[in-house]
Amino acid sequence: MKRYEANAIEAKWQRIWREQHAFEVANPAPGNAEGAKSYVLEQLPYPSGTLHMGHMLPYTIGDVVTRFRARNGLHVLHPQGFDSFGLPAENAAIREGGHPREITERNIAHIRASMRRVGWAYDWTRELSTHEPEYYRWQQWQFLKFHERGLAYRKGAPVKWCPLDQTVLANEQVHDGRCERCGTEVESRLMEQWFFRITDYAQALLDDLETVDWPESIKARQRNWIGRSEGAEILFRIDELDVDVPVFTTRPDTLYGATFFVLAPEHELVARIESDEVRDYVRRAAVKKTEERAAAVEKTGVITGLHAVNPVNGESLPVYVADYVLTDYGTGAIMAVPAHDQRDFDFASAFELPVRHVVRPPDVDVDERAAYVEHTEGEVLVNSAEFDGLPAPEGGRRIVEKLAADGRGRFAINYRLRDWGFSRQRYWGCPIPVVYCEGCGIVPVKEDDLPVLLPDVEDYKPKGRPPLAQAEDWVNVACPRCGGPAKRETETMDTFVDSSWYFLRYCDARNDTAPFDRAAVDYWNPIDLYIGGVDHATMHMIYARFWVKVLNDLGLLGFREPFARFYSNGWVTTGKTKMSKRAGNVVGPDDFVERYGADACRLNILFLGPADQDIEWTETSVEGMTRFVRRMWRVVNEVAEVAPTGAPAGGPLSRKAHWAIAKVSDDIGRRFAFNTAIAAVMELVNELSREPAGPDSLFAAETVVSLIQPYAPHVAEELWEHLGRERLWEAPWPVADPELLEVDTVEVVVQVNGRVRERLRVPPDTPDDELVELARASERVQSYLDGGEAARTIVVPGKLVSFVT
RNA sequence: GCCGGGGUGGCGGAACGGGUGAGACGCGCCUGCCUUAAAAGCAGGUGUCCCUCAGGGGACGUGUGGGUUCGACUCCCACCCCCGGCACCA
Repeated sequence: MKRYEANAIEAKWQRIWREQHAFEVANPAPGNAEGAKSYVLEQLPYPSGTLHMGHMLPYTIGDVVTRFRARNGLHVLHPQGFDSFGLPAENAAIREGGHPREITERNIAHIRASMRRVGWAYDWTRELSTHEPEYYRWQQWQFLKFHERGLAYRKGAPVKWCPLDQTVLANEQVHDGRCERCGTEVESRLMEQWFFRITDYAQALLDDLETVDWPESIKARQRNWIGRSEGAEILFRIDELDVDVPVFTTRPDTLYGATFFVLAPEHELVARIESDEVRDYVRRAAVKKTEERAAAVEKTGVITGLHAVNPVNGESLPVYVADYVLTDYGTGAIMAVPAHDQRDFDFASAFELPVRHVVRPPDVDVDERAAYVEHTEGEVLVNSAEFDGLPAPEGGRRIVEKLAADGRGRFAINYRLRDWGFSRQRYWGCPIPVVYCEGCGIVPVKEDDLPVLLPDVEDYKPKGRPPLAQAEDWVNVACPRCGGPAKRETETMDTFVDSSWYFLRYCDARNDTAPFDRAAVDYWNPIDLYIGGVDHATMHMIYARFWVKVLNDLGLLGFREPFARFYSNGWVTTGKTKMSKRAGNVVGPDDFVERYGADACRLNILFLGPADQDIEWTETSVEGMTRFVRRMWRVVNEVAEVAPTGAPAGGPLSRKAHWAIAKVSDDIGRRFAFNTAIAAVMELVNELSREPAGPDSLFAAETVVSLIQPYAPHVAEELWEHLGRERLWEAPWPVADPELLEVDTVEVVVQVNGRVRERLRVPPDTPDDELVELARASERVQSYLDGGEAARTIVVPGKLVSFVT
């Protein structure tokens, strides 16, 4: 028997697949988009130095599904590429010298080689990297379309600024007041920024979640993130400034309980207030870190001397400036109802402001000195003039209706989602194709002049202005509109823009006249199975959904959602921490593949546990997997030598094989239970090893090899050859024979009063009454029935007979 | 606080619309075979406790406490613990 040599076998088959273009797939000819397709995709990897085990999981899942679906006759698109712009390469260039491009391309070459070594079945002809001008040219083109529509705009806004990375961050990139990337505390700065108008799509992003097949947890995260709340917008008059100030509230029913009014320190009106105390307070609030502002126990604020008029009763409320009111949620101003809002109550306590209860629960005495913030069935309005006695929800509605009649209020919906700030003051990203002209203002670059190539610069270190500002020859251009002197935009795009459409480009990756051909994109999309981690649930996966909706509105493609089904893989952990380069706990596959072979590693990562839960990395388990692969190798080879050929006899081993076919097909095809499918094949191998020379052994061996192929494609291909067959990667997936799935005898359990007292071996189709008779005939059952009769008898055909006395 | 996920052997995990005896499969561990020895491999064992005429038999066991049911890891109620998301969001 030949020795099992993983490395040689794997190199051989990888070479063959490559020569045979085994996993390359063509787009359908125009008008001939027949045949079922499947688009399987894993989230675009960032090309850091090397792959690690955390990458093994999603890619191997994708690969198993790809190979399984291909053998089931589907036309499967499974591409791969690189999210190759971004800060890590730029920071490495600053740290170690060299150009971010060289660093990135070196990393890509390494990772691509690792990926090929693991044997993942990608169509490499469609590979893309987002830093290539062939790619970002079309991103710039799409930006121009967004800009034309007013969906990309520039505005001054307070932004999150990371002082270490010297760049603006998106809200999503700030966690607990710290930069998601480097952990530095984030500052607030007022800056001109580019934004995408994603808030226009807030409702659609929420509604269309109903149409996709994702885990509930991921949908819940997006719903949290979008944060829709229903309420009202109400205008308060401030006579001293001669303005009407809108506030958003979810509690219009408490309007009569408003006893003061608060503006956020950054509110535009605050600058108009002539008061040293106010100016001083605003200055101090501005330097507070986001974190300490949120963590502040004591409410702070300052009185302004202004008064806001409550539109419902004409009361004059004192106006405060306080930093517990956020500038970028709602309108940045609130009506304060201390009786029914804990925060307002805390502020009122600190400033000794009156508390007036206007909602009262039924049959309970409330402490009027405390806040009542709960909701109780049957609560009614009090102290609310003509609305007294109304149930609170109805009272709220009626109050808004009354205000609406006077033009002082309206029903309103507010979202937590903010517009997507996407400009970055860094070098290694996609240039934003606009120029600033002294005469014309912001002027988009002409389509024909794309791409705006990223120029080389001397120094990547940002020094208050973006690195691109150094490239003076590049910066200074003629205005595309008037020809006068103009300067290019020196900021670059957030890399989440790059990953918002890469899956579309794969469908037509070499197109040099458009981002993609609509027919190709419409054929392959939406993605049938998108695989990735939860950490992209709110950023990438919301942005990409937004992007697709816009492209749909622009008529560039024919669908509204990119990811029809999402499989969220767990994290690979060591101890309790997620394996990542940043955590410094990575174990690379290169090493393990070298030592144990790609097949054992692929099997191992999927056998460790359910792939949608976190998986603790252990080194011993991969040894167990090697043992299984060798055992399979030995058993199948033995069968190839000693088993008789010819049709299988339909004995127990055949039945077991058909059971395994059904189990594995269901586990991969429907349940995505990759670990139990492996267990089923192991069971079959165990049974086969007891009977290598039987009449059903050859069939069982073929089944083993065929079923394990999606997981361990190299050794499967080699063993397939030993069994005298060829080209397993394109062989039809086996189908279980329903007749052989039927067992010839089943064990039927007899219970007396819920306890198992006897077991019967009977044919599966034994009629109920016969079962009962057999059961009753048993001596053991008789002894438990104690001669008496059962009061009730329950029969589950093929399963059990239950007597209740 | 709101939302989502989860608690099963020494360990990772099975049991997928309530229907047998929970614990498949693997890791680890134990015993035996092979070997000068080791590794590898092979065969067997392995939830806990108790009884045993040695054939086996019994009780208890899926976070806790109740409930529904002939029957519950699975359904219902209450609670405890762990992980994650959102959060001065009006």
